[in-house]
Amino acid sequence: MQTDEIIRMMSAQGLRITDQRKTLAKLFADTPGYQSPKDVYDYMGRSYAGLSFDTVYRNLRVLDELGVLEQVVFEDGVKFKLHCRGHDHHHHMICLQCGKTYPISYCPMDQTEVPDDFKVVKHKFEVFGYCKACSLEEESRA
Amino acid sequence: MQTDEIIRMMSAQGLRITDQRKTLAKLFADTPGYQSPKDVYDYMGRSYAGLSFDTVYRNLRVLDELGVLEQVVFEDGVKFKLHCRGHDHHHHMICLQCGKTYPISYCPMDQTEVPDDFKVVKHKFEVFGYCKACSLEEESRA
DNA sequence: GTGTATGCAAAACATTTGCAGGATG
DNA sequence: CATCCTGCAAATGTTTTGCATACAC
Repeated sequence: MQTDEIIRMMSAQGLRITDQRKTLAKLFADTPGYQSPKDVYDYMGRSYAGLSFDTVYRNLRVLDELGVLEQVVFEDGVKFKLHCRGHDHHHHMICLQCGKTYPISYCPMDQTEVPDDFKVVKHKFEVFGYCKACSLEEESRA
Repeated sequence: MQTDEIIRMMSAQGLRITDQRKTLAKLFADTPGYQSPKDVYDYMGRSYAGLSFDTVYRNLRVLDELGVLEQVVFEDGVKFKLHCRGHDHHHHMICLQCGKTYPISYCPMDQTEVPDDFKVVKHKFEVFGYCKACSLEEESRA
């Protein structure tokens, strides 16, 4: 997704387009993987000397609520990426090194036998590992 | 699993059996679902007036490292339960209300097509919802 | 007795909130 | 020019650490 497309979405939702939000849009347009609040803060901090952490948190939360971003909880904390829109329901393979994600179209819920008396609300299926680039890097380090 | 069986495991690993750890063992022997550190603190606090939070955290961490407990990260924080031992690889249905878990023997990795260049390390498959008891309760509240 | 576990206090983080000034539409 | 957004500071919540005392072995 393009930076200005994201900005248009924010604008359409009634948000004001500040320089900070433009930078935020560019970050998520340019990076395919999950970003921690700290990653975002570091990236934005390069453009804004006086950036504060609460601005980062506030915007991440707002954009998550508006459905522009999606939030996922990992072992090492909360992370964000662009919300996958316009696609069918799917899951992800996630690189433990670079955070990049790859779609898995297969959904295990079809095959899962759920007892009648259990009311399913949601499910989570995630595969973790190392993508090609990061595997090679690790090999060369070893 | 029985309380004294857990205590025996702790003892076998070289841990000293304090009253706090006995209580901890009883808690996890008696409760089938996931417990947050706060749940554990509240439960143990009933027996020990001067209980401190760091004792809870320390013991949960130690028992997780020894493989007695297992730690899972949920949206609303870290939780613990007895490690499923002696069983084959499996996944869980988890009740969002009471935290009780039910095993799912089916593993989606068999059906998942993973590209050759992605090195899989681990995976997570969890189904969330409401168990029979909690569903009924919710209905009667509505 | 020796060494580990505990409780206390304080530190280290992560995240949220109140408020005044500044920028956006 | 009204309102939303930001930055600062401080509050809040969670988890960790250092240290002296107490307890298990």
